[in-house]
Amino acid sequence: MSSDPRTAILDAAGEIFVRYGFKKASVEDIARKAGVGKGSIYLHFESKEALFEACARKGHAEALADLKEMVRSRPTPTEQLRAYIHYCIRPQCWSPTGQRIELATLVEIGEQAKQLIPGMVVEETDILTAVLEKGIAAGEFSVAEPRQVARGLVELMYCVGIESTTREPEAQRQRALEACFEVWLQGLSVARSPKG
Amino acid sequence: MSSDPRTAILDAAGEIFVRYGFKKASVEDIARKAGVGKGSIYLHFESKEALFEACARKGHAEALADLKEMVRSRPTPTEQLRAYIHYCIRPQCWSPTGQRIELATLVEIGEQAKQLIPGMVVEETDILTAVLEKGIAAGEFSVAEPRQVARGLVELMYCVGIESTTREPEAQRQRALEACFEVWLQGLSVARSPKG
Amino acid sequence: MSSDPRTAILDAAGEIFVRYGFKKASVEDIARKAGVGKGSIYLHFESKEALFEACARKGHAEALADLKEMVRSRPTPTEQLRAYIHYCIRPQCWSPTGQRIELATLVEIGEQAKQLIPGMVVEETDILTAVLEKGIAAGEFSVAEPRQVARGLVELMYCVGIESTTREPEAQRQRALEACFEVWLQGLSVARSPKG
Amino acid sequence: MSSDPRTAILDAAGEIFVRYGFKKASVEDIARKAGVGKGSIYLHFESKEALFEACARKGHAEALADLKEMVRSRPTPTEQLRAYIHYCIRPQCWSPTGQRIELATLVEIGEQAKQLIPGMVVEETDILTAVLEKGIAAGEFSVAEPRQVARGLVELMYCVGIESTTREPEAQRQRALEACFEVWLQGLSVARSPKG
DNA sequence: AATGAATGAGGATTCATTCAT
DNA sequence: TATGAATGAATCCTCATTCAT
Repeated sequence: MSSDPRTAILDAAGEIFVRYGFKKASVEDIARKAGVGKGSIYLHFESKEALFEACARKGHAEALADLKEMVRSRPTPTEQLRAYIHYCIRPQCWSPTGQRIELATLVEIGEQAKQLIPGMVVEETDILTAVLEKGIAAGEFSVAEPRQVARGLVELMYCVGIESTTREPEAQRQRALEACFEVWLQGLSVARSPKG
Repeated sequence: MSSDPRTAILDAAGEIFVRYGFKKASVEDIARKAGVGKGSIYLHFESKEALFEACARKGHAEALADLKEMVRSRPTPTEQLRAYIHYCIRPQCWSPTGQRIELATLVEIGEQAKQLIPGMVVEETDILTAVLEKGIAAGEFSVAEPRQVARGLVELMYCVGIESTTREPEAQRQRALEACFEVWLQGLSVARSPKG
Repeated sequence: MSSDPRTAILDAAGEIFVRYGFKKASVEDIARKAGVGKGSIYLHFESKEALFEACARKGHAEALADLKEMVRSRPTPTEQLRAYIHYCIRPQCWSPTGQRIELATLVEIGEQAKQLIPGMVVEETDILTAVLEKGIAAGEFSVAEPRQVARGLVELMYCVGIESTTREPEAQRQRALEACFEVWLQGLSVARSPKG
Repeated sequence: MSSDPRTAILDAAGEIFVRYGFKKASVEDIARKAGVGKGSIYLHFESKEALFEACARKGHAEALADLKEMVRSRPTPTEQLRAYIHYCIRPQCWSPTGQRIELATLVEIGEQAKQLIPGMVVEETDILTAVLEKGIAAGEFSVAEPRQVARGLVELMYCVGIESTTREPEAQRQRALEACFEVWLQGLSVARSPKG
């Protein structure tokens, strides 16, 4: 796909890891999908685990950049959060590009790669906390503990990402999650006229 | 623990699968923890995958029974939902009893066991939909698509369960999720006087 | 060959290691020769290196027992030494039984197994030193530093053992070594008319 | 070291082969030590085995030249033999220059390179036989089969060389071998009262 | 029913060799 | 001539599954 073998390997590994998880993903499969020889992978990555870690870092970096862009381009805090949620929920996010595998298969890998998670969570939490606080300042939200809530949302999005790798993308499921998070967005709003 | 070998194996398998995931969990470890010979496992279960499936079914059945009990014993729909959420979030739920492994490690296993999920989701969704509808009928909730929202919540709880197996139980994380879901519960409430 | 698999593996490993050296010897070859499955080897030995070490210990133990028996059964110190030398030189010693592989392929293996050598050398040196000292006491030998000489002989025999594994057993070579060591035995003899 | 790449490769290969043995020595290590690209080795040598063979030939040629020089420069046959023995025993002989790797790692390599040994043995044997015969003619030695004895000594020296590569140079060991060979030199001496 | 020794397919990793530049 | 990225065969080891006892 890419003429740069390192990138080709990284892309292929993202897909395979997301689809099969760490243990079941075989280096041979990754090599085949990347269109390189099995040994070539070891020219670019120390080990299978190092390759996974690189995938995770890359996925996280991309997700973070996207998040920043979304915050920048949406008019209101509510829209910013909705964009983030939909971004994380939508199935395309996970499969083909391999974005956000970060956690997807951490289920199985060693302690080393798990160390990455807390840092990733903090980075996204910081951004979302700022969004919430801006919404509070603007009188749009009423939230007692914005940092806690932001972190909770990040954790949920990570969870969703994990499970999304385990199942076929399914329209029903996505719609259900969207409906559920609309309720959550409602819960943020400060003033609400009686629904009626 | 149990003198019934089948139960002992099932219990042991639950713990090991939850801790290590499907591929990394070895039949030998399960046998050792169950206090039986490795070969004995195959007297009771067709294969490792069948054993996993049995664990998943058992975990689901237990979770479902607990859910029904919670609905029965809590006074209001809001309390019923909060109980369900806290039940799913609290770390004890996952580790020692092995409950709710259902999805925990489905990340890696074959198509066969994945087939279980939709049915499980439907069962929990049915119950929660009833709770929501009761809340709507009582004028406590205002939700446009209760079934969608219920299903979304179930999906989220499954996701949370998965990730809970991948990380150390951490008080911070749990509190963040609780705060996040309080917002969600707020979002359900129908009548809201203008705040202030 | 043997119905005890551990012994069969040990015997097979001895032959293969002696013939091919540590690295070139493959676990699969050893398994095939032993008539067991590849995996069975790991039931009895931690790793390839551990298997090698076990071979080395076994070979050394057998060689030591034989040495003691030779010392016991030969009438004079000279005969005892000659028996030891011939024993070490004769080609049968090395190939089929796998005796004395101890050092044969230590050429290539890790530090761990090399640690075994000094102890082995000391054990044989002790015995041969006693033989030399008995010869001196009996007025049969005249040797200034019996322990040094004994150790030197042991070292030589180890060397011979190594090379013996690298070449076809060859009658010529054996005879040459015998002739050479007859000179050495001569050199031990005490009575020598004043040189001129 | 040398600006001639072929020589640089040969020198580097000598050191690496001696230190690690044939299989464990990697072409990449040799290339790095020689300061050339990995592929360049194949411009000068057909294969790893051919490179090893060239090393062996070179080592043997150097050892043979040294032997001739020693014979030329020492006054008596006894001194000539002692010089040869000490030359072969001394640890410097083996490590840095890579001399006499000839056999050092033949343990592991294929039949092709093993074919070199007999010729090498014959060449050294010829020289040492001449030394012994000169000693006999001079009334200094009494040896029944000088050629056999000479060959035996050569074989021993090869063996010593092999094992020297496997162990740390150790003063104790060297002294023991020296003491042992002094006994052997004694055994060559002509005048000896009749045994008995 | 219960065992655990035995199996062998499968997977990560290494490295001699090739070849496009 | 020189390079080093790329290859894939070869190897050690793991582990689900079988089967003789």
